[in-house]
Amino acid sequence: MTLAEKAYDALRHDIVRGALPAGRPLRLADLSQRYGMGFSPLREALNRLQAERLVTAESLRGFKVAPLSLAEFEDAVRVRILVETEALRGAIASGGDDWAANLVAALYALRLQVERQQGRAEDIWELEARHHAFHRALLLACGSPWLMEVFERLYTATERYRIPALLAAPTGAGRNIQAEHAALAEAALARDAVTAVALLEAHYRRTAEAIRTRISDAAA
Amino acid sequence: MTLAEKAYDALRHDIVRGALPAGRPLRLADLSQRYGMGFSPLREALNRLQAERLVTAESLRGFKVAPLSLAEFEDAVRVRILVETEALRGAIASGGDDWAANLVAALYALRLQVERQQGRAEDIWELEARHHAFHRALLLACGSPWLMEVFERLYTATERYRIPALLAAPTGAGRNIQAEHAALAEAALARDAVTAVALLEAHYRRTAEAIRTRISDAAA
DNA sequence: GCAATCACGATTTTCGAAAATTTTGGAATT
DNA sequence: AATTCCAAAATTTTCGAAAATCGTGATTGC
Repeated sequence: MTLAEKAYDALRHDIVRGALPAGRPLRLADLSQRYGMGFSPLREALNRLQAERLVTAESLRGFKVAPLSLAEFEDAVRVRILVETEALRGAIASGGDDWAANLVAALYALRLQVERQQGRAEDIWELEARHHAFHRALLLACGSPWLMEVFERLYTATERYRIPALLAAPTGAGRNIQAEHAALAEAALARDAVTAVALLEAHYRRTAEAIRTRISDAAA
Repeated sequence: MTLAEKAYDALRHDIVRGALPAGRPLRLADLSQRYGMGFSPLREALNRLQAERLVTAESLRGFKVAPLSLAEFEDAVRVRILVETEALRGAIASGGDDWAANLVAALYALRLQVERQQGRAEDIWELEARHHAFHRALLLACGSPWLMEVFERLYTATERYRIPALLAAPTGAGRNIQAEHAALAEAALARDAVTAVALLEAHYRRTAEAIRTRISDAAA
Protein backbone atom coordinates (compact mmCIF):
# COMPACT_ATOMS: atom_id res chain seq x y z
CA MET A 1 0.00 0.00 0.00
CA THR A 2 1.32 3.41 -0.92
CA LEU A 3 1.70 6.21 1.59
CA ALA A 4 -1.03 8.17 -0.17
CA GLU A 5 -3.45 5.31 0.39
CA LYS A 6 -2.45 5.01 4.03
CA ALA A 7 -2.97 8.74 4.42
CA TYR A 8 -6.41 8.46 2.81
CA ASP A 9 -7.49 5.64 5.12
CA ALA A 10 -6.08 7.29 8.23
CA LEU A 11 -7.61 10.69 7.52
CA ARG A 12 -10.95 9.17 6.56
CA HIS A 13 -10.98 7.11 9.75
CA ASP A 14 -10.03 10.04 11.95
CA ILE A 15 -12.64 12.30 10.38
CA VAL A 16 -15.51 9.79 10.58
CA ARG A 17 -14.50 8.81 14.10
CA GLY A 18 -14.40 12.43 15.11
CA ALA A 19 -10.75 12.42 16.20
CA LEU A 20 -10.44 15.30 13.78
CA PRO A 21 -13.55 17.34 14.64
CA ALA A 22 -15.69 19.16 12.09
CA GLY A 23 -14.29 22.50 11.01
CA ARG A 24 -10.75 21.74 12.18
CA PRO A 25 -8.10 23.18 9.84
CA LEU A 26 -5.93 20.46 8.38
CA ARG A 27 -2.47 22.00 8.17
CA LEU A 28 0.08 20.12 6.15
CA ALA A 29 2.81 20.56 8.75
CA ASP A 30 0.57 19.13 11.51
CA LEU A 31 -0.61 16.22 9.40
CA SER A 32 2.95 15.50 8.32
CA GLN A 33 3.89 15.19 12.01
CA ARG A 34 0.79 13.20 12.96
CA TYR A 35 1.04 10.61 10.21
CA GLY A 36 4.78 10.63 9.70
CA MET A 37 5.00 11.38 6.00
CA GLY A 38 5.72 14.24 3.60
CA PHE A 39 3.31 16.67 2.02
CA SER A 40 2.76 14.88 -1.28
CA PRO A 41 0.82 11.81 -0.10
CA LEU A 42 -1.20 13.95 2.30
CA ARG A 43 -2.26 16.37 -0.40
CA GLU A 44 -3.34 13.48 -2.59
CA ALA A 45 -5.47 12.03 0.17
CA LEU A 46 -6.98 15.43 0.95
CA ASN A 47 -7.93 15.94 -2.68
CA ARG A 48 -9.73 12.63 -2.78
CA LEU A 49 -11.52 13.37 0.48
CA GLN A 50 -12.51 16.75 -0.90
CA ALA A 51 -14.22 15.08 -3.84
CA GLU A 52 -16.10 12.95 -1.31
CA ARG A 53 -17.12 16.04 0.67
CA LEU A 54 -15.42 14.82 3.84
CA VAL A 55 -13.09 17.80 3.73
CA THR A 56 -13.51 21.25 2.27
CA ALA A 57 -10.79 23.14 0.44
CA GLU A 58 -10.27 26.77 -0.36
CA SER A 59 -7.73 27.82 -2.89
CA LEU A 60 -4.45 28.83 -1.26
CA ARG A 61 -6.11 28.64 2.13
CA GLY A 62 -5.80 24.94 2.77
CA PHE A 63 -8.15 22.19 3.88
CA LYS A 64 -10.63 21.81 6.72
CA VAL A 65 -12.70 18.94 8.04
CA ALA A 66 -16.13 19.39 6.46
CA PRO A 67 -18.71 20.89 8.84
CA LEU A 68 -21.58 18.90 10.33
CA SER A 69 -25.13 20.15 10.37
CA LEU A 70 -28.45 18.65 11.36
CA ALA A 71 -29.91 19.85 8.05
CA GLU A 72 -27.29 18.00 6.02
CA PHE A 73 -27.91 14.85 8.04
CA GLU A 74 -31.67 14.97 7.50
CA ASP A 75 -31.08 15.56 3.82
CA ALA A 76 -28.70 12.61 3.55
CA VAL A 77 -31.20 10.31 5.28
CA ARG A 78 -33.92 11.42 2.91
CA VAL A 79 -31.83 10.63 -0.15
CA ARG A 80 -30.66 7.37 1.40
CA ILE A 81 -34.28 6.27 1.72
CA LEU A 82 -34.99 7.21 -1.88
CA VAL A 83 -31.94 5.41 -3.25
CA GLU A 84 -31.85 2.39 -0.97
CA THR A 85 -35.52 1.51 -1.26
CA GLU A 86 -35.06 1.49 -5.04
CA ALA A 87 -31.95 -0.67 -4.70
CA LEU A 88 -33.72 -2.99 -2.30
CA ARG A 89 -36.56 -3.55 -4.75
CA GLY A 90 -34.00 -4.39 -7.39
CA ALA A 91 -32.10 -6.77 -5.13
CA ILE A 92 -35.28 -8.60 -4.13
CA ALA A 93 -36.34 -8.84 -7.76
CA SER A 94 -33.07 -10.13 -9.13
CA GLY A 95 -31.02 -11.46 -6.21
CA GLY A 96 -29.96 -15.08 -6.53
CA ASP A 97 -28.81 -17.68 -4.05
CA ASP A 98 -25.44 -15.97 -3.56
CA TRP A 99 -27.16 -12.77 -2.55
CA ALA A 100 -29.43 -14.60 -0.09
CA ALA A 101 -26.55 -16.59 1.39
CA ASN A 102 -24.34 -13.52 1.79
CA LEU A 103 -27.20 -11.64 3.41
CA VAL A 104 -27.75 -14.43 5.94
CA ALA A 105 -24.02 -14.50 6.63
CA ALA A 106 -23.82 -10.73 7.11
CA LEU A 107 -26.80 -10.73 9.46
CA TYR A 108 -25.31 -13.58 11.47
CA ALA A 109 -21.89 -11.94 11.77
CA LEU A 110 -23.56 -8.70 12.82
CA ARG A 111 -25.55 -10.56 15.50
CA LEU A 112 -22.43 -12.26 16.86
CA GLN A 113 -20.71 -8.92 17.23
CA VAL A 114 -23.74 -7.28 18.85
CA GLU A 115 -23.90 -10.10 21.42
CA ARG A 116 -20.17 -10.01 22.06
CA GLN A 117 -20.43 -6.27 22.48
CA GLN A 118 -23.20 -6.36 25.11
CA GLY A 119 -23.38 -2.61 25.45
CA ARG A 120 -19.65 -2.03 25.86
CA ALA A 121 -18.20 0.79 23.82
CA GLU A 122 -15.10 -1.20 22.85
CA ASP A 123 -14.70 -2.68 19.40
CA ILE A 124 -17.18 -0.15 18.10
CA TRP A 125 -15.29 -0.29 14.82
CA GLU A 126 -15.78 -3.98 14.33
CA LEU A 127 -19.49 -3.45 15.00
CA GLU A 128 -19.64 -0.55 12.60
CA ALA A 129 -17.93 -2.56 9.86
CA ARG A 130 -20.42 -5.42 10.32
CA HIS A 131 -23.32 -2.98 10.20
CA HIS A 132 -22.04 -1.44 6.98
CA ALA A 133 -21.49 -4.90 5.50
CA PHE A 134 -25.04 -5.94 6.34
CA HIS A 135 -26.63 -2.99 4.63
CA ARG A 136 -24.32 -3.44 1.65
CA ALA A 137 -25.15 -7.14 1.39
CA LEU A 138 -28.84 -6.30 1.47
CA LEU A 139 -28.60 -4.09 -1.62
CA LEU A 140 -25.70 -5.58 -3.54
CA ALA A 141 -27.80 -7.70 -5.91
CA CYS A 142 -29.64 -4.65 -7.25
CA GLY A 143 -27.32 -4.79 -10.24
CA SER A 144 -26.81 -1.03 -10.40
CA PRO A 145 -23.24 0.18 -9.84
CA TRP A 146 -24.43 3.79 -9.62
CA LEU A 147 -27.06 3.01 -6.99
CA MET A 148 -24.34 1.25 -4.97
CA GLU A 149 -21.95 4.14 -5.48
CA VAL A 150 -24.47 6.62 -4.14
CA PHE A 151 -25.26 4.24 -1.27
CA GLU A 152 -21.60 4.11 -0.26
CA ARG A 153 -21.21 7.86 -0.42
CA LEU A 154 -24.29 8.53 1.67
CA TYR A 155 -23.45 5.78 4.12
CA THR A 156 -20.15 7.40 5.07
CA ALA A 157 -21.80 10.83 5.09
CA THR A 158 -24.29 9.64 7.73
CA GLU A 159 -21.68 7.50 9.52
CA ARG A 160 -20.08 10.69 10.80
CA TYR A 161 -23.31 11.49 12.65
CA ARG A 162 -24.01 7.98 13.91
CA ILE A 163 -20.61 7.24 15.44
CA PRO A 164 -20.89 9.61 18.41
CA ALA A 165 -24.27 8.07 19.25
CA LEU A 166 -22.80 4.60 18.95
CA LEU A 167 -19.95 5.47 21.30
CA ALA A 168 -22.42 6.75 23.86
CA ALA A 169 -24.94 3.90 23.63
CA PRO A 170 -23.62 0.92 21.66
CA THR A 171 -26.80 -1.12 22.06
CA GLY A 172 -29.11 1.60 20.90
CA ALA A 173 -30.76 2.88 24.06
CA GLY A 174 -33.97 0.89 24.44
CA ARG A 175 -34.42 0.16 20.75
CA ASN A 176 -33.76 -3.35 19.55
CA ILE A 177 -31.90 -2.48 16.39
CA GLN A 178 -30.86 -6.07 15.82
CA ALA A 179 -34.49 -7.18 15.70
CA GLU A 180 -35.10 -4.56 12.99
CA HIS A 181 -32.20 -5.91 10.97
CA ALA A 182 -33.49 -9.47 11.34
CA ALA A 183 -37.00 -8.56 10.28
CA LEU A 184 -35.64 -6.63 7.31
CA ALA A 185 -33.52 -9.56 6.17
CA GLU A 186 -36.43 -11.94 6.65
CA ALA A 187 -38.77 -9.89 4.48
CA ALA A 188 -36.10 -9.51 1.81
CA LEU A 189 -35.35 -13.23 1.76
CA ALA A 190 -39.09 -13.94 1.54
CA ARG A 191 -39.10 -11.66 -1.55
CA ASP A 192 -41.69 -9.46 0.10
CA ALA A 193 -40.60 -6.17 -1.41
CA VAL A 194 -43.40 -4.04 0.01
CA THR A 195 -42.75 -5.14 3.60
CA ALA A 196 -38.97 -4.97 3.21
CA VAL A 197 -39.08 -1.43 1.82
CA ALA A 198 -41.40 -0.33 4.62
CA LEU A 199 -39.09 -1.86 7.24
CA LEU A 200 -36.01 -0.24 5.71
CA GLU A 201 -37.67 3.15 5.66
CA ALA A 202 -38.87 2.77 9.25
CA HIS A 203 -35.39 1.63 10.28
CA TYR A 204 -33.82 4.80 8.93
CA ARG A 205 -36.52 7.08 10.29
CA ARG A 206 -36.03 5.66 13.77
CA THR A 207 -32.24 5.94 13.54
CA ALA A 208 -32.55 9.51 12.28
CA GLU A 209 -34.96 10.37 15.10
CA ALA A 210 -32.57 8.95 17.71
CA ILE A 211 -29.66 10.95 16.34
CA ARG A 212 -31.77 14.07 15.95
CA THR A 213 -32.77 14.12 19.62
CA ARG A 214 -29.19 13.31 20.55
CA ILE A 215 -27.88 16.31 18.65
CA SER A 216 -30.55 18.56 20.17
CA ASP A 217 -29.62 17.31 23.64
CA ALA A 218 -25.95 17.94 23.01
CA ALA A 219 -26.75 21.48 21.94
CA ALA A 220 -28.73 22.10 25.15
CA MET B 1 -6.59 29.85 -10.03
CA THR B 2 -3.96 27.34 -8.99
CA LEU B 3 -2.27 25.04 -11.46
CA ALA B 4 -3.96 22.05 -9.81
CA GLU B 5 -7.36 23.57 -10.54
CA LYS B 6 -6.39 24.33 -14.12
CA ALA B 7 -5.20 20.74 -14.49
CA TYR B 8 -8.50 19.47 -13.07
CA ASP B 9 -10.57 21.57 -15.48
CA ALA B 10 -8.42 20.73 -18.48
CA LEU B 11 -8.35 16.99 -17.82
CA ARG B 12 -12.05 16.90 -17.08
CA HIS B 13 -12.79 18.78 -20.27
CA ASP B 14 -10.54 16.57 -22.38
CA ILE B 15 -11.99 13.38 -20.93
CA VAL B 16 -15.64 14.40 -21.31
CA ARG B 17 -14.96 15.75 -24.80
CA GLY B 18 -13.24 12.54 -25.75
CA ALA B 19 -9.91 14.15 -26.64
CA LEU B 20 -8.52 11.65 -24.15
CA PRO B 21 -10.37 8.48 -25.15
CA ALA B 22 -11.65 5.88 -22.69
CA GLY B 23 -9.00 3.49 -21.49
CA ARG B 24 -6.08 5.71 -22.49
CA PRO B 25 -3.20 5.55 -19.98
CA LEU B 26 -2.51 8.94 -18.44
CA ARG B 27 1.27 9.07 -18.03
CA LEU B 28 2.60 11.85 -15.90
CA ALA B 29 5.39 12.69 -18.33
CA ASP B 30 2.91 13.02 -21.23
CA LEU B 31 0.46 15.11 -19.23
CA SER B 32 3.29 17.30 -17.98
CA GLN B 33 4.19 18.02 -21.60
CA ARG B 34 0.59 18.45 -22.75
CA TYR B 35 -0.47 20.86 -20.04
CA GLY B 36 2.88 22.49 -19.32
CA MET B 37 3.19 21.87 -15.59
CA GLY B 38 4.97 19.60 -13.12
CA PHE B 39 3.77 16.33 -11.64
CA SER B 40 2.31 17.67 -8.40
CA PRO B 41 -0.70 19.60 -9.73
CA LEU B 42 -1.44 16.81 -12.19
CA ARG B 43 -1.50 14.13 -9.52
CA GLU B 44 -3.84 16.24 -7.42
CA ALA B 45 -6.23 16.64 -10.32
CA LEU B 46 -6.06 12.93 -11.15
CA ASN B 47 -6.90 12.01 -7.57
CA ARG B 48 -9.96 14.21 -7.61
CA LEU B 49 -11.08 12.81 -10.94
CA GLN B 50 -10.55 9.32 -9.60
CA ALA B 51 -12.97 10.04 -6.76
CA GLU B 52 -15.47 11.16 -9.43
CA ARG B 53 -14.94 7.97 -11.41
CA LEU B 54 -13.77 9.84 -14.51
CA VAL B 55 -10.36 8.17 -14.23
CA THR B 56 -9.31 4.86 -12.73
CA ALA B 57 -6.14 4.34 -10.73
CA GLU B 58 -4.15 1.29 -9.81
CA SER B 59 -1.53 1.43 -7.14
CA LEU B 60 1.96 1.97 -8.62
CA ARG B 61 0.56 1.42 -12.08
CA GLY B 62 -0.76 4.88 -12.79
CA PHE B 63 -4.00 6.36 -14.04
CA LYS B 64 -6.25 5.67 -17.01
CA VAL B 65 -9.29 7.35 -18.48
CA ALA B 66 -12.27 5.43 -17.07
CA PRO B 67 -13.81 3.00 -19.56
CA LEU B 68 -17.18 3.57 -21.24
CA SER B 69 -19.86 0.92 -21.49
CA LEU B 70 -23.43 0.86 -22.67
CA ALA B 71 -24.42 -0.90 -19.44
CA GLU B 72 -22.97 1.90 -17.30
CA PHE B 73 -24.76 4.49 -19.40
CA GLU B 74 -28.14 2.77 -19.07
CA ASP B 75 -27.55 2.44 -15.34
CA ALA B 76 -26.68 6.12 -14.97
CA VAL B 77 -29.83 7.14 -16.87
CA ARG B 78 -31.95 4.97 -14.64
CA VAL B 79 -30.56 6.54 -11.48
CA ARG B 80 -30.82 10.00 -13.00
CA ILE B 81 -34.55 9.45 -13.55
CA LEU B 82 -34.97 8.26 -9.97
CA VAL B 83 -33.08 11.16 -8.46
CA GLU B 84 -34.15 13.96 -10.77
CA THR B 85 -37.85 13.18 -10.69
CA GLU B 86 -37.67 13.36 -6.91
CA ALA B 87 -35.75 16.63 -7.08
CA LEU B 88 -38.21 18.01 -9.62
CA ARG B 89 -41.16 17.27 -7.34
CA GLY B 90 -39.34 19.09 -4.55
CA ALA B 91 -38.51 22.08 -6.73
CA ILE B 92 -42.11 22.40 -7.95
CA ALA B 93 -43.38 22.13 -4.38
CA SER B 94 -41.05 24.67 -2.84
CA GLY B 95 -39.60 26.77 -5.64
CA GLY B 96 -40.22 30.49 -5.31
CA ASP B 97 -40.15 33.37 -7.77
CA ASP B 98 -36.36 33.27 -8.04
CA TRP B 99 -36.49 29.66 -9.12
CA ALA B 100 -39.17 30.35 -11.71
CA ALA B 101 -37.33 33.41 -13.05
CA ASN B 102 -34.01 31.57 -13.28
CA LEU B 103 -35.71 28.69 -15.06
CA VAL B 104 -37.25 31.00 -17.64
CA ALA B 105 -33.88 32.67 -18.12
CA ALA B 106 -32.07 29.34 -18.54
CA LEU B 107 -34.63 28.10 -21.06
CA TYR B 108 -34.39 31.34 -23.02
CA ALA B 109 -30.58 31.32 -23.10
CA LEU B 110 -30.64 27.70 -24.22
CA ARG B 111 -33.09 28.54 -27.01
CA LEU B 112 -30.93 31.46 -28.21
CA GLN B 113 -27.93 29.18 -28.46
CA VAL B 114 -29.87 26.42 -30.22
CA GLU B 115 -31.08 28.93 -32.81
CA ARG B 116 -27.64 30.45 -33.26
CA GLN B 117 -26.25 26.97 -33.65
CA GLN B 118 -28.66 25.91 -36.43
CA GLY B 119 -27.20 22.44 -36.75
CA ARG B 120 -23.56 23.51 -36.94
CA ALA B 121 -21.17 21.55 -34.79
CA GLU B 122 -19.26 24.67 -33.70
CA ASP B 123 -19.71 26.12 -30.22
CA ILE B 124 -20.95 22.76 -29.04
CA TRP B 125 -19.49 23.66 -25.64
CA GLU B 126 -21.54 26.77 -25.24
CA LEU B 127 -24.63 24.73 -26.12
CA GLU B 128 -23.65 22.01 -23.67
CA ALA B 129 -23.11 24.53 -20.88
CA ARG B 130 -26.54 26.04 -21.50
CA HIS B 131 -28.12 22.61 -21.52
CA HIS B 132 -26.49 21.72 -18.21
CA ALA B 133 -27.54 25.05 -16.74
CA PHE B 134 -31.17 24.51 -17.80
CA HIS B 135 -31.42 21.12 -16.11
CA ARG B 136 -29.70 22.48 -13.03
CA ALA B 137 -32.03 25.46 -12.86
CA LEU B 138 -35.00 23.13 -13.14
CA LEU B 139 -34.03 21.20 -10.01
CA LEU B 140 -32.14 23.76 -7.96
CA ALA B 141 -35.06 24.74 -5.73
CA CYS B 142 -35.53 21.19 -4.46
CA GLY B 143 -33.64 22.25 -1.34
CA SER B 144 -31.60 19.09 -1.10
CA PRO B 145 -27.83 19.52 -1.45
CA TRP B 146 -27.36 15.76 -1.70
CA LEU B 147 -29.91 15.37 -4.49
CA MET B 148 -28.11 18.15 -6.37
CA GLU B 149 -24.74 16.55 -5.69
CA VAL B 150 -25.88 13.24 -7.15
CA PHE B 151 -27.44 15.09 -10.08
CA GLU B 152 -24.14 16.79 -10.89
CA ARG B 153 -22.19 13.57 -10.66
CA LEU B 154 -24.57 11.66 -12.91
CA TYR B 155 -24.85 14.54 -15.35
CA THR B 156 -21.13 14.50 -16.09
CA ALA B 157 -21.15 10.70 -16.15
CA THR B 158 -23.76 10.73 -18.95
CA GLU B 159 -22.22 13.80 -20.60
CA ARG B 160 -19.34 11.61 -21.77
CA TYR B 161 -21.81 9.55 -23.78
CA ARG B 162 -23.86 12.41 -25.11
CA ILE B 163 -21.04 14.58 -26.48
CA PRO B 164 -20.11 12.33 -29.43
CA ALA B 165 -23.78 12.27 -30.45
CA LEU B 166 -23.96 16.07 -30.14
CA LEU B 167 -20.89 16.52 -32.30
CA ALA B 168 -22.44 14.33 -34.99
CA ALA B 169 -25.94 15.82 -34.91
CA PRO B 170 -26.11 19.08 -32.92
CA THR B 171 -29.83 19.57 -33.50
CA GLY B 172 -30.86 16.11 -32.45
CA ALA B 173 -31.61 14.28 -35.68
CA GLY B 174 -35.31 14.74 -36.25
CA ARG B 175 -36.24 15.14 -32.62
CA ASN B 176 -37.20 18.60 -31.42
CA ILE B 177 -35.32 18.59 -28.16
CA GLN B 178 -35.95 22.24 -27.58
CA ALA B 179 -39.71 21.69 -27.66
CA GLU B 180 -39.29 19.04 -24.97
CA HIS B 181 -37.36 21.48 -22.81
CA ALA B 182 -40.01 24.15 -23.29
CA ALA B 183 -42.86 21.78 -22.41
CA LEU B 184 -40.98 20.61 -19.35
CA ALA B 185 -40.36 24.13 -18.13
CA GLU B 186 -43.99 25.06 -18.81
CA ALA B 187 -45.34 22.17 -16.74
CA ALA B 188 -42.91 22.94 -13.93
CA LEU B 189 -43.82 26.63 -13.88
CA ALA B 190 -47.53 25.67 -13.86
CA ARG B 191 -46.72 23.57 -10.76
CA ASP B 192 -48.05 20.51 -12.53
CA ALA B 193 -45.74 17.96 -10.92
CA VAL B 194 -47.30 14.86 -12.46
CA THR B 195 -46.96 16.16 -16.02
CA ALA B 196 -43.50 17.63 -15.43
CA VAL B 197 -42.17 14.36 -14.00
CA ALA B 198 -43.64 12.41 -16.91
CA LEU B 199 -42.05 14.81 -19.41
CA LEU B 200 -38.67 14.65 -17.68
CA GLU B 201 -38.72 10.88 -17.70
CA ALA B 202 -39.77 10.76 -21.35
CA HIS B 203 -37.06 13.29 -22.21
CA TYR B 204 -34.38 11.06 -20.71
CA ARG B 205 -35.74 7.87 -22.18
CA ARG B 206 -35.73 9.40 -25.66
CA THR B 207 -32.20 10.75 -25.23
CA ALA B 208 -31.04 7.38 -23.95
CA GLU B 209 -32.66 5.62 -26.86
CA ALA B 210 -30.99 7.94 -29.38
CA ILE B 211 -27.57 7.36 -27.82
CA ARG B 212 -28.18 3.63 -27.50
CA THR B 213 -28.86 3.19 -31.22
CA ARG B 214 -25.92 5.46 -31.98
CA ILE B 215 -23.56 3.27 -29.96
CA SER B 216 -24.95 0.14 -31.57
CA ASP B 217 -24.45 1.67 -35.01
CA ALA B 218 -20.90 2.65 -34.18
CA ALA B 219 -20.18 -0.92 -33.11
CA ALA B 220 -21.53 -2.28 -36.40
C1' DG C 1 -6.70 58.55 17.10
C1' DC C 2 -7.41 55.91 12.88
C1' DA C 3 -6.89 53.96 8.46
C1' DA C 4 -3.71 52.44 5.02
C1' DT C 5 0.72 50.25 4.07
C1' DC C 6 4.46 47.42 4.51
C1' DA C 7 7.35 43.73 6.13
C1' DC C 8 7.57 39.43 8.39
C1' DG C 9 6.22 34.78 9.58
C1' DA C 10 3.24 31.06 8.55
C1' DT C 11 1.20 28.27 5.08
C1' DT C 12 0.11 26.51 0.74
C1' DT C 13 1.59 25.31 -3.80
C1' DT C 14 4.92 23.86 -7.18
C1' DC C 15 9.07 22.06 -8.87
C1' DG C 16 13.00 18.95 -9.66
C1' DA C 17 15.35 15.18 -8.19
C1' DA C 18 15.74 10.87 -5.64
C1' DA C 19 13.72 6.53 -4.31
C1' DA C 20 10.79 2.70 -5.20
C1' DT C 21 8.38 -0.13 -8.32
C1' DT C 22 6.88 -2.00 -12.58
C1' DT C 23 7.71 -3.11 -17.37
C1' DT C 24 10.52 -4.42 -21.16
C1' DG C 25 13.79 -6.89 -23.80
C1' DG C 26 17.14 -10.14 -24.29
C1' DA C 27 20.17 -13.83 -22.75
C1' DA C 28 20.52 -18.22 -20.64
C1' DT C 29 18.44 -22.59 -19.57
C1' DT C 30 15.49 -26.48 -20.16
C1' DA D 1 10.58 -23.38 -29.10
C1' DA D 2 9.21 -22.04 -24.68
C1' DT D 3 10.26 -20.48 -20.07
C1' DT D 4 12.80 -18.29 -16.53
C1' DC D 5 15.73 -14.90 -14.98
C1' DC D 6 18.09 -10.63 -14.87
C1' DA D 7 19.49 -6.00 -16.08
C1' DA D 8 18.04 -1.71 -18.23
C1' DA D 9 14.46 1.47 -19.11
C1' DA D 10 10.27 3.56 -18.09
C1' DT D 11 7.08 5.06 -14.73
C1' DT D 12 5.10 6.09 -10.44
C1' DT D 13 5.69 7.76 -5.84
C1' DT D 14 7.88 10.49 -2.32
C1' DC D 15 10.71 13.90 -0.44
C1' DG D 16 12.85 18.43 0.50
C1' DA D 17 13.40 22.86 -0.90
C1' DA D 18 12.00 26.90 -3.51
C1' DA D 19 8.36 29.93 -4.98
C1' DA D 20 4.06 32.05 -4.27
C1' DT D 21 0.51 33.59 -1.37
C1' DC D 22 -1.94 34.75 2.81
C1' DG D 23 -2.53 36.62 7.48
C1' DT D 24 -0.75 39.47 11.18
C1' DG D 25 1.07 43.06 13.59
C1' DA D 26 3.84 46.95 13.65
C1' DT D 27 4.57 51.37 11.44
C1' DT D 28 3.68 55.32 8.89
C1' DG D 29 0.97 59.15 7.23
C1' DC D 30 -3.02 61.97 7.81
